[in-house]
Amino acid sequence: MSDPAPLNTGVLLFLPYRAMEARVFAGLAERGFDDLTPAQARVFQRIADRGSRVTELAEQAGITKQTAGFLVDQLERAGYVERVPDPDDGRARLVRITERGARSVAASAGIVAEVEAEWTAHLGVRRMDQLRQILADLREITDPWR
Amino acid sequence: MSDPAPLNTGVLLFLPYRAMEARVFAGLAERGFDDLTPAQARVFQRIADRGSRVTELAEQAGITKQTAGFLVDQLERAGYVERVPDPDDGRARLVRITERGARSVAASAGIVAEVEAEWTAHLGVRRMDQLRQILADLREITDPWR
DNA sequence: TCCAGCTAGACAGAGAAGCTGTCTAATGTT
DNA sequence: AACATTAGACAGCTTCTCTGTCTAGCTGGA
Repeated sequence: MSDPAPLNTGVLLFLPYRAMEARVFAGLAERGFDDLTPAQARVFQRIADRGSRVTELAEQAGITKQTAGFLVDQLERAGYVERVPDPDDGRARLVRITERGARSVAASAGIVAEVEAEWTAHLGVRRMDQLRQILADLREITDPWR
Repeated sequence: MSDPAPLNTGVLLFLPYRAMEARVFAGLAERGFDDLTPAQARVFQRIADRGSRVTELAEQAGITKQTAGFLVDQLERAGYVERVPDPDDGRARLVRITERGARSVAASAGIVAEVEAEWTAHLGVRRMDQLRQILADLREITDPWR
């Protein structure tokens, strides 16, 4: 996290990540999803098809239950998710993606595909594949949640 | 930023970045630099040898001048940087790294090297080289500041 | 069966990090 | 000399995150 000349690998990873995130948010805003924040998206992204509990989302996103609850509140107010009682546990409630939420998921998938296509055009198919392969491999020793 | 099964390239980049950052901060804290926050580090990292202006730092870090000034205040209070008048411009002041700041830079460089060595051990020298090469190449279309 | 302990998640309060807007002093440009 | 621009400070606000505390509901052992 220090030297300027040969940029360290951490920074090198961060730059394209940031670029991707910025593109996705700009694209979502254009398509009418202009009320999503990055923090909300990080939680939203992890909601399972059958719905997820706030506690599960917190663990997977690496934040506290309180923070996750706060972000889910906002997502709920904006109409991206809804909370329903968990039939299996009276204490718990399931967070589920709404109609509007599903549309935003589809939109963001499209934007991601678009950016990835640009990267592939710049790098070439072979090197883009290598990149994904190597990153997937690196994940084994850098992803705390599997 | 959406599908769960084949993780998108953005998330794939983020995971090792986050791991690197966490390691550097943990390592710095162990070595007595426990009062640095990620946001401060992001600014600190960009200070040139001869000193930098707050406005320059803000641009390069992608934050506003106000936020940069706020973070430099904190770094100054913690003894990592000092502000001196800019001899070339009476309005400006140069932010420079102090003795303590320089020691933290050296420490973080060591930790980064250590993590990179682990990654190389996992991936192999050839693939680690490929990774850095591809990321450097990708930087051409994803780094807004050059 | 019932109580002890655990879990889900809400509420309160605080701090960090970012923003916009406004202001001043100094510099540059006609 | 007048005007526009720039550096950076101050004020006030929002967002995101934390710790701590609380209640309601679940669960397992005596």
